[in-house]
Amino acid sequence: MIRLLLAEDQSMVREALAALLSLEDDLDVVAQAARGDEVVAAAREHSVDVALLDIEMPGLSGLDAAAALRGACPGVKIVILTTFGRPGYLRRAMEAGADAFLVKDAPAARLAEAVRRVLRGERVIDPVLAAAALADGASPLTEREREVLGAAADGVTNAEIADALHLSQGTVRNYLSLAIQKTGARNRAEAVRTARDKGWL
Amino acid sequence: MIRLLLAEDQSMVREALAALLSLEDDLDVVAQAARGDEVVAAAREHSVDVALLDIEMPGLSGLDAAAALRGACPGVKIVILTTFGRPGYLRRAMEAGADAFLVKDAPAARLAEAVRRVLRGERVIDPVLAAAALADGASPLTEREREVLGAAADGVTNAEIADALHLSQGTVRNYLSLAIQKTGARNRAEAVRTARDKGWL
DNA sequence: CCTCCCCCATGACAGATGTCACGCCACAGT
DNA sequence: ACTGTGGCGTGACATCTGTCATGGGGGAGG
Repeated sequence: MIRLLLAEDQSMVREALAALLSLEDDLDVVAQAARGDEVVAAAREHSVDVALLDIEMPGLSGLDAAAALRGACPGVKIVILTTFGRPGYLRRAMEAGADAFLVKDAPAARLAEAVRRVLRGERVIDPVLAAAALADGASPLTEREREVLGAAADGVTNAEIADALHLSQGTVRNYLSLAIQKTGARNRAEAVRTARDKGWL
Repeated sequence: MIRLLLAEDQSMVREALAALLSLEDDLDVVAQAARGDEVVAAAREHSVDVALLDIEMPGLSGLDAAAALRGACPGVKIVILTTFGRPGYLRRAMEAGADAFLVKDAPAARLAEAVRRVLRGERVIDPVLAAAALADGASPLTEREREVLGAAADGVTNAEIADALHLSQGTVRNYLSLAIQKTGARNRAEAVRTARDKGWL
């Protein structure tokens, strides 16, 4: 039996996926987690073979959880499962040591298939997404620009960002200006959106 | 046997929920839809008893699909199933004639339970959400304000909004200013966010 | 009829935002 | 030692945004 850990914050989806996977004879969901920061402990306690991780989770994102798990339990295979097929997510998932990357739009049969394939040592990635990730390339933003742009979400004002990051307002404006140029956007809101899409945030 | 229609755009989630529901002896998922505009036809063709509708779907939102279904097949019970427990969603769901409103955060057992209860003529609503929806009340925005605020999402500039809606820039500014006041926000981005949260958009 | 309210518009003004030029410091590479 | 790059800051400037006052037109309701 293949022992699975399932991490996903929405209980209904998590339990539904567990029901789906349990229909397979060779799969057994032995642990569930509703938060990213529960993943490593759960994986250790139940000695799982494969971890299925959602990205959008409270506590710790699935990507960060993947990196932590890769460090703590190198033998565990990691499958990232996400709503959003953003190229940047894929890239960061690979950097975090994931073995497979699936979007929830894909047919359910892919899930069990992916679990079996990663256990055979294969990597499972949507070729279209892989191409997009390579085309976008790495983030052109410096660490500070990324930080400032991230803090600029949802109508936060320059003064608030400056205060939160202990910078001067002018510096915040400069970083935002650079980020806007590098993303090819016309203002902060657009810059935030495209940076998020490309996974630069 | 209770005949179910399941509408949800993410295949993996949809099929997983179908697997979950099939574990119940008295439930039978006889139809699935990946788009909101497929709902009415599917419900008619398979003569379903209960329709489970996700809100975020391409083609037609689950809320609009609910209204259409209520008109076309008045006997079919409607359960709204959504990721976001926004008070405005709940209010609009009730206006569209929904019998139950569930968030995906709730435990999976609630789903089958809700199906059985709506068939007994009951309404199933989270009391906390219901209170929040009543507290928020109806939208204070006029039709034009709603339109302009909706067009202001994601870094679109005043000039572009004016152009798209065939208004002058000053008028757009005025409407946005009113919308910002009414939402209690401090700028357009925040106004868009809170209006969305309250379901005023 | 008169009064609201909504629609649309203009003009003026303060403040926020985006851009640019320029400076300082630290650190890494050549 | 010199140069490049990134972090941090200032000042100046043009533009965009948000607010307010004010106006005309139309429809709904007292």
